[in-house]
Amino acid sequence: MQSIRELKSNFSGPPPASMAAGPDAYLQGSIRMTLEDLELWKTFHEIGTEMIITKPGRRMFPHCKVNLSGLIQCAKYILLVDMVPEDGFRYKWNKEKWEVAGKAEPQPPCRTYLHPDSPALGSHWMKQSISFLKLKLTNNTLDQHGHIILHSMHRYHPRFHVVQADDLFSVRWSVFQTFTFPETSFTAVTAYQNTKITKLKINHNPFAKGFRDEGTNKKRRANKNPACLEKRAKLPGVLNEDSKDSSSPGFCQSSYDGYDGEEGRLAKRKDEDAVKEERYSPWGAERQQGVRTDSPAGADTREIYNTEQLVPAPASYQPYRAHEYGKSPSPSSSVGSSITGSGRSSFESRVPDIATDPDHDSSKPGPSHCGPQPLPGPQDYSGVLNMTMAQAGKPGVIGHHIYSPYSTEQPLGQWSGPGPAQYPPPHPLTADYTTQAVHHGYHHGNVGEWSQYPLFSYSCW
DNA sequence: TCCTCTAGCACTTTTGAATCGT
DNA sequence: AACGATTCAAAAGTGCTAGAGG
Repeated sequence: MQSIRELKSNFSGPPPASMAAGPDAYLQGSIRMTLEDLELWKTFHEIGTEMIITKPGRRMFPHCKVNLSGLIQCAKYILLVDMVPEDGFRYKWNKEKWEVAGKAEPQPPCRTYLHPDSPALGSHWMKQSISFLKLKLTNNTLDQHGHIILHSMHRYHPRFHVVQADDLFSVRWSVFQTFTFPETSFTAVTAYQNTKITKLKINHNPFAKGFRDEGTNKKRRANKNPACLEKRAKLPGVLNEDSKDSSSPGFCQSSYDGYDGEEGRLAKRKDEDAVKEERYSPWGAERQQGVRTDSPAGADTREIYNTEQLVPAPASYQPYRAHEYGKSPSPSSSVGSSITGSGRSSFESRVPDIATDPDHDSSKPGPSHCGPQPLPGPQDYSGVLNMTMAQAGKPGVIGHHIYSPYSTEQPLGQWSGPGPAQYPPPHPLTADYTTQAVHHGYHHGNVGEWSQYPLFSYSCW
């Protein structure tokens, strides 16, 4: 695995200020990524998003859906998503709230989900929403399907990488930009802990319609075993708390009013957010108890995101902060400044695109990609990068492997990374890049943060 | 005993092949 | 023969539940 230090030399040192401001011919406006369904994400985030992980793999809900702008129309890009641990802790659900339950388990093999359209022209990415619907999460460390492997009862958030690269083989030498959205952080679970989350999922996920009260599944609900209900009644935070959901004290004072008419309340809640920012995270209760101060449980989620080092943390996954900020903007205020017309979360990067990389042949994105050249159909590299094993044998799927100088054996299709011990420790370079990222002094709003660094300083390769 | 995880269930949506009509 | 619309079954995606296992 190539160290960050090595990459640094290839990258000619810290990101020069000129990269941001230099009169490069390919200095494009800015890459902007916005999160769709922001309100929905926020609704979940207020309560404390949980994502089910299963052995065969489970989709996320809400699923990640973003919009991109500011790309070079005729240059090719690759979009990637990976999951980053929020901190170095394991959590447990106890009495209506999440509590730290110990140190995190060793990080499972790192995997990155490649958007199946990758690589595609900038125009392709910008003409429509980019959905990561088929991204799946698993807790099976031996997973052969290329799903993203997570630990249950640990917190993560997705990172979106935009890489300007003609193909997957050149990704390695490419510079990419990374975006994160605070609203998308979640706790991986094998079974829902918070009934409010369950209800939200049922209410919003079409596949769960059958569990809605007004749905057709009355028979099933009517047949619930009374004994079972009684048993579950003894458990805190389980189903039968429906009646007290909206009034349960000490639970982040959620604005969740129960799930009747939930959708209709979204707009209303949006306004309320502007006032009650402290309830924005269900981790607030823990903060009050002083359980922990440098985990999300103990710190304002906003702050975490505004100070977080986007370069992967060391094995312990302690948030590595190269830069300390003052109190980050309140969710409400920053929301207002970052929500686009459609109410999306967004973050705008103003770093020049990869074309400004001195080592990058800036002439390449030129005519060779532009002009009458038809937009290539989505090249299904999913068989290579993500759905590897599952699809490798299918017709029409490119079945080659990606070359890896670090492992001639391992099919890089899985983007599997080294064991946790191989994660690089905090490195000056990472700090450099973070500094670079934050030195632009953007108003990050409440949502996105980006960084730009040589690809796969992370563990995937 | 508690907590976490898993398998099977009933339900829904999605997908793709087959059929039909123009 | 080609194309589009419709139908239908299979596949896939949900949360629920009981029970296993550490």
